[in-house]
Amino acid sequence: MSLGAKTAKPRILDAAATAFATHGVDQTSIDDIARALGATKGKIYHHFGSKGELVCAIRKHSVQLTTDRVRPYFEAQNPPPEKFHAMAQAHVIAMISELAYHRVVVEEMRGSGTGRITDSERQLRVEITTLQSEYEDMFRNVLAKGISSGAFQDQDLSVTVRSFLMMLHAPIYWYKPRGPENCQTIANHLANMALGAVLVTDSKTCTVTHGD
Amino acid sequence: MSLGAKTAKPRILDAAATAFATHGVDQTSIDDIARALGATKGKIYHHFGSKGELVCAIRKHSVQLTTDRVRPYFEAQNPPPEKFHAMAQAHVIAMISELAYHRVVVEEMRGSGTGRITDSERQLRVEITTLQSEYEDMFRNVLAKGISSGAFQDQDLSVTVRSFLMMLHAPIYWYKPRGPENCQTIANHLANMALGAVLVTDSKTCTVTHGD
DNA sequence: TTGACAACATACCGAGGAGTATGTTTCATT
DNA sequence: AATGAAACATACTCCTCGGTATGTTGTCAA
Repeated sequence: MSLGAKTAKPRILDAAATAFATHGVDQTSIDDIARALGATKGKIYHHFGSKGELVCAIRKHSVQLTTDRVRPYFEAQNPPPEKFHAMAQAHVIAMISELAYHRVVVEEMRGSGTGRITDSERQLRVEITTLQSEYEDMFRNVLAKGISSGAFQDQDLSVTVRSFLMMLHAPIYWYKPRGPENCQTIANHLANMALGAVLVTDSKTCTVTHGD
Repeated sequence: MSLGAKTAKPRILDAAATAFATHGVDQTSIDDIARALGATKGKIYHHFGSKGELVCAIRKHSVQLTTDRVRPYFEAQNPPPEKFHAMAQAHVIAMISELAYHRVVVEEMRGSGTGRITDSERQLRVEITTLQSEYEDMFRNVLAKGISSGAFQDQDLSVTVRSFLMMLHAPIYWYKPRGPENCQTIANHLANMALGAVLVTDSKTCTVTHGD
């Protein structure tokens, strides 16, 4: 496969991701995607078994893209705060850079998609779950190190990871490209917030409101 | 309208919110909701003009519920950090307490729902947007005060608000009721993270990665 | 008692869309 | 040239689901 000239499959993925991200998965028909490609359903169903498989392929690609951008900073030898900040920043840049793909993932975060799923789709779902776990483990690892060193707050890891990752996903909903330096600014802004969210603070303002 | 005994309309809203939150809006048919109510479509379409109106009613109710829980802490006379923490905590408790309603809102955050929308739905959409803006303005206000007093970081307000609100929405995706004290713990955890995200930090670790 | 209207249930329509079956073209292989 | 398979296009099928039109029951006022 030569670089530069995309083959049919990635082109389909791009068109599907864009359409899904714009109008939502359920509101986008296979014919819509085909039309965007200047083709027909036949092309899509020749490369993908079902609509669900198409969505899964997009999700998998999203996770891989994000992992590729973040892992280098995870493997670098830095103290937890610096490492965490760099990873968070890379995550945001990933979100912004391939917005369509990641938007589909977030939309599908609630769980089940279509009712009936094929076998190969089931297979893909497992792979995706594994990849996502491995990705989150990188952040879990950094946080654990930071807690041990006393730099980070000692609170439930699962809750912490899922929470600030959610915050780093935020640009998906409102980002509009306005120049390259804007991207860096936002990424740094969010990375700072994420770091502040996990760092230990001197002011212990832990007031508790009444229950429900 | 007597308290305690719910009339038909709120009961429909509850059933719809639960179904929408569980299987997604598009994957839930009106017949599904009617079945959950032990009734038929006729009942639902007698009280709501369309599926879109039903979704809008849920969204509006969600915003109102959240506002009702947060506003008291906004109107209290406290310094920005304490006030912010209390508001954030109330927000999380709201998310957890009426999970189904808020989950629907987050799912619809991408924008347009069904293609065709009625007039009364258009009306509802405007009201919802207004209510949401007013809600966000409370946080915007506290943040502005905190920035002036030097307690909070001076960064883009819109980005900041949307980002930590996103983080406070996180429980929607993974919260499973395990007791009342658990709810308080999570709310306090997230409120602490949100506060840390906006407070000024002594360590200025603003490393910048390479662009794209 | 009788209208009249609210509050539903029942039966039906029509559009849209996922998936399929089959035809057609291109291209490498022998 | 003949063959076969990959890579599509075309033309269907079938079913779900939103919406509607109409029938039925209870209730309340005059």
